[in-house]
Amino acid sequence: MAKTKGLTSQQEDFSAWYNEIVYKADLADLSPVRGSMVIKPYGYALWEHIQRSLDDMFKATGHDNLYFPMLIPISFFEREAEHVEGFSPELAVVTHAGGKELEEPLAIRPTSETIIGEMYSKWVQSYRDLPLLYNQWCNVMRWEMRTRPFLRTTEFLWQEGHTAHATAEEAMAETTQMVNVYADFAENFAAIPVIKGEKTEGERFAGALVTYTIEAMMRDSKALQSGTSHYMGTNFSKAFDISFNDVNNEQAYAFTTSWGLSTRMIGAIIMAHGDDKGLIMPPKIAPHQVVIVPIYRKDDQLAKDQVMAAVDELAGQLRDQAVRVKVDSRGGMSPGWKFNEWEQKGVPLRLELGPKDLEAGEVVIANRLKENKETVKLAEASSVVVSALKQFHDDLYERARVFRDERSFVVDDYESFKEKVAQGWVHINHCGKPACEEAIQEETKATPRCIPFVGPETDGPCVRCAEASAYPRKVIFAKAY
RNA sequence: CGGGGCGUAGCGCAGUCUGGUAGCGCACCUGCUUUGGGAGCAGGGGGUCGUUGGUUCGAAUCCAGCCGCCCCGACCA
Repeated sequence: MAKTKGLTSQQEDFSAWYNEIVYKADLADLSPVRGSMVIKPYGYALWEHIQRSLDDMFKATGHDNLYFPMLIPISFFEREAEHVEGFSPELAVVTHAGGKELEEPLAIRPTSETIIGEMYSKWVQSYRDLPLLYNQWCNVMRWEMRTRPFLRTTEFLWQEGHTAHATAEEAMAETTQMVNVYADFAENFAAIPVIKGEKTEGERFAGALVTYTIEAMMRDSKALQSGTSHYMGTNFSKAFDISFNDVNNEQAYAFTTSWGLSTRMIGAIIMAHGDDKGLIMPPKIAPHQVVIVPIYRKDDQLAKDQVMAAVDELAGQLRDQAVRVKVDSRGGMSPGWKFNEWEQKGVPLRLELGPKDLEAGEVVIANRLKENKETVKLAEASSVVVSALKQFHDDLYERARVFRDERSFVVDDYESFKEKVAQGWVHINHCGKPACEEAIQEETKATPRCIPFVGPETDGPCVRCAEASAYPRKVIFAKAY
């Protein structure tokens, strides 16, 4: 019995814990095709809340949504040298359709820079056509060697923003703005503290001049890149001829950006917040912020009616306060069973309401994070819940921040680095040379996560090879997903 | 692509070494009793044992091939 209902503890085997909770919390199920998964209603509801929150932020920063097709002529990938090198190995390609072999094979998009570049070249003639500030929500496919639910699936959902600008300054400002939007979302909606920074040359997006990232720490102290924003310079506009006449009637190439955040964010939420009991959902994007479990005896119809009436009344009050409430009125399972199930699914607050409470005019509030129960007057319940949800977000964020900061280190010598990088994130002076990064990875499994926008300043030569440091700030190294 | 593991009921597994009526737990269905932290009893339904071929009177079990999936690495959001 314990075997089938129990969850492997994080300490015992974090990876097994992760795999189990994905299925047990009913977020996703394996599909018949290797590396792809079905996102089930509970997981998809979380994604919908992520989408809604982010989409509002995109609109607020002047972007419009549109949609490009999934199939891209394979030759498009050969137009940008780094891009083809970066993506060719993982392309899935359609060679037959309509019962015939196609003249030119069609790639299933791994990302849409190429087809968007092709179309933007038609849409941009004058500096007056700029900027183009567009985003699309779509699926993409990358045939990765090894897959993991939400973290790396062959097909995944994301949004990709693609903008074109008349000047480099404007495009860089866009790139910075969007990494800030991602950090804002991660911290203020997903309750995940992130480090904003720039990727080193070796970790950059294929075809980008600058890649900004948000990095989050998971509860096994590994890092997860959770959103990226790229400045392409004129790499893609030259490859796809996105050119225009500027104010002086001179021919110029547009400066482009792209930025994306994917269903991997769900993996981040699972691993940044979850514990041995299961998920802990950040309230602002939780599918259910509150679950109400009515308690009654089946043979006592009067009590049941009274309890259900009170539950419906309370649920109505909460909905009036824009709280997302689930009333679990399923029959045939004990309250204890429901308590455990909703804890595993990470619902922030659970309200228990039975005859005893009703008699006292009270309701029990159980907090998934504090793991305590308190009793409040029914009349005050909805206002208590509203403020408890706010507090829950702050507590969840703070818990993750403390966890990360306790596992972040600044060191000056390579021996200390090797010791500390096994425990978390380490800031070091770094030369930025790809060969040195590779050597560090070989010796420690750690990779450069980013050069943080804010962080300890460089104060000496590279910790590993003693060559001159390449960046003004120390580079964060960590084991990563 | 390297290493490891596994394919038997919806899920998790035993049975395979040593060939001989297809098993267990959970889930599911029915009934009764239960219901404030994963309920109990009784009855019941569900299987071409991944696949192809071979050995044998007889194969989940032995032999050969094939396929698939999972996990750990290298690669990546």
